[in-house]
Amino acid sequence: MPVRAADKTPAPARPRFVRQLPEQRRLALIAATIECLKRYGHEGLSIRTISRQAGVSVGLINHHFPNKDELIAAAYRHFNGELIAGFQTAVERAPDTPRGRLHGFLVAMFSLPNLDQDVLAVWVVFWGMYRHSRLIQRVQRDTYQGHVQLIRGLIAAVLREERPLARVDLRLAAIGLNALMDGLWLEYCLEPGTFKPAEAVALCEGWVENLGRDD
Amino acid sequence: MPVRAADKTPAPARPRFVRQLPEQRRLALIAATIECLKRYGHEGLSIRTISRQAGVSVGLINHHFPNKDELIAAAYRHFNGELIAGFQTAVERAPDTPRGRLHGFLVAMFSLPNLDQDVLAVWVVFWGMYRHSRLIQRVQRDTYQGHVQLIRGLIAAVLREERPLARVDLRLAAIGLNALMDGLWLEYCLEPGTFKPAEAVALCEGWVENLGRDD
DNA sequence: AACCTTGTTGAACGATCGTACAACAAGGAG
DNA sequence: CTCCTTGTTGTACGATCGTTCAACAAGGTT
Repeated sequence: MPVRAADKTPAPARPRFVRQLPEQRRLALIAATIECLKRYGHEGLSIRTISRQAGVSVGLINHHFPNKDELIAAAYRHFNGELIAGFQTAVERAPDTPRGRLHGFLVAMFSLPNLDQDVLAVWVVFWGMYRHSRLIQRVQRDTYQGHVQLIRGLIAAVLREERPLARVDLRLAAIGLNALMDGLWLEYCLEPGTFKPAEAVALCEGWVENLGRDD
Repeated sequence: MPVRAADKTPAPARPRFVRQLPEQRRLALIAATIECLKRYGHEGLSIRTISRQAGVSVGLINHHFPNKDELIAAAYRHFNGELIAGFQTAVERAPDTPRGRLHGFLVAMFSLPNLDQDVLAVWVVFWGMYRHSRLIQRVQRDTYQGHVQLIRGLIAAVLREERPLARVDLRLAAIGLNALMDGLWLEYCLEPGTFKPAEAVALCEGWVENLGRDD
């Protein structure tokens, strides 16, 4: 607009930064941390890389988090929360039968956004910290039970309805299914060419299928 | 000995270092690298930490390896080789039946020295490098096939002998057993309290047991 | 319009990183 | 014993790391 262009008043020099509520900024920093982990793995975990990703100065991180480890732990907690929430909505949207819910869960497990090399990169970094970081251990302990209970519930529902006669060690069944899923997921992320996601779902369902059989 | 103590000749001043053949020194540096990975994880992967572990100066590493990445890749190759060799001797020492060999393999998988948090720490670091390091990718490609073929051979022998009638997708069976093993191994290393190694072996054998059944 | 709170910036610090390189010395050859 | 090869040392360098902190300024309050 010519009028604006001819205006003598200097451009309002839009603010060099925008203040945000601490909660919003914390979330943005957490999101930037996870994004850096996905892109660069362990090497992306530097204050400077994260702050650049968030479009923010280096000093701001230590204003919202006491130190780097606390930021990472917060990112881990957020990451776990999003994951479990995604699985739960997948289960809720599935057909309301035991098999339907299990199938919905497995499909969510073996499709985007979960079945992704980027997601593996994030997990790998957190696994590497597990032994030496008390913060990470704490988050793991807070989160892991929910995951196991979800799987155990799905299996229990299938067994209760379809194989009331067979004696099944529910604990071992859940451990086994969990391991089979994690192993397939890990192998696919490391080498996506060896099998298809649908085959992974079928393998897991076959496992549950064979649970009640006598050996 | 007083004679020695009274001797006027200065102590022979034992050598400040001992020269070694390049091959020996390379092996020692590789061993030190793996030891550092086991103890300190990703943070142990510094030239100074490794050289201290090997009882050697910082400069020596770059005399035997062009750079740090090549040392790590060499360590990865060595680590993989030792692992597969251990499994193979376990299989050879087992009773000479298909089931016996599979059992021997599984027991080796779920016992020391393989079933160890330290070993997981090593794997985690290598997995984290897989995406961004061509050297690691190359070692992985060179090594992985041998592992898969070993497992496939064990399953095929069991099936050939005991279930010649059933139609089994050998490829999917090997993928599934591999995933189940890796998942159980991973879970045990992360949280050793949830089940016993013998239960893991039993779960894997149960998987093979159910392979030939009609669904 | 002046003021105040506080989210935000960016330079600075000491530590540690991987690598390079000149000097050293162990140990066999002559 | 002297010489020579080369495995070995340790300092030095530039880069990057996490953290600190004084100064700045955005944006609501008075």
